Amino acid sequence: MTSPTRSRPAAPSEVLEEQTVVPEQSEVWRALSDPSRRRILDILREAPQTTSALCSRFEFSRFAVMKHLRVLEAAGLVLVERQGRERINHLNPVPIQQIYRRWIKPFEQLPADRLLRLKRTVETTSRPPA
Amino acid sequence: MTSPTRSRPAAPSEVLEEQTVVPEQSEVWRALSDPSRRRILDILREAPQTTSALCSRFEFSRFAVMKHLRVLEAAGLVLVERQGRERINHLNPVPIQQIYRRWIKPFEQLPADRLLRLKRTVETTSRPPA
DNA sequence: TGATTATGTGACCAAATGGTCACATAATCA
DNA sequence: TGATTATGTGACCATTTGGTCACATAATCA
Repeated sequence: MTSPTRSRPAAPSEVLEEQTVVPEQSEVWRALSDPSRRRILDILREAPQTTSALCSRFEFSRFAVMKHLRVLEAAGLVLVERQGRERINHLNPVPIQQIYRRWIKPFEQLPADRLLRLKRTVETTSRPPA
Repeated sequence: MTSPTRSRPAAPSEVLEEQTVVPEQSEVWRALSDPSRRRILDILREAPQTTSALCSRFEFSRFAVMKHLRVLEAAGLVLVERQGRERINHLNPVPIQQIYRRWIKPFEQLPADRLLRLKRTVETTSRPPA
């Protein structure tokens, strides 16, 4: 085994911060990184769906959808309710909110002046040396 | 595939507001899906860094860092300022804010009662059938 | 009961991804 | 000028990933 990078044991020194965070936020990121999975979440946002109902809205196979669902479930983004032989997939927005707290919010608090300076310098520098 | 996305002409257009869709929000998601890249962004949030300064904070090679930077740049998450032979990498929070508007915010507006129902049913169903 | 339908599991494959290296270019300093 | 340092490019490789399929199990319906 030679991929210690994926399961980095901690790296807490850097990643730490205002954490508190989820067991593995990486899973949430990974789940969200795929367009099909984001589409699934969008559909699930309208209303919960059985797996096959979900499949009917995709062009690829049911198995692909199931795989995506498993990833989403592992990330906690989809909660599964069993009803007889049916599997009803619900959207769970909580992990996304955690992402927000850990990531989006801090970035919104970036001092505005730094951003402005940045924008200026970038514009200046990206101008062709004429 | 020859990634035409890379040579985005301007950037100021995106730095603007939440306007008209990002070129490809997929790129932002992909960029954010990797732990190393998120770490880079975290570092950049403290202060802009030259590439080599950035490298010194990672265990893997400079080339890997550069690749990550390129992905981040393509997603608009990192803006590059040239200063002599140095390349100073700045964090650009705008794409993350767009992600927020497109994704997090709508999910926060999910009707609370649906969530509650969901939670109840999940708890009920996941209980062993006694 | 048997047929049908909904979901789950395992093997498999092509493409993308994260990492490596060697080499090239360009700016700075003595 | 030459040496050093910062960054860029291309080839390469192992692993992961998104997709396929065949087959298995379980619940519903006639």
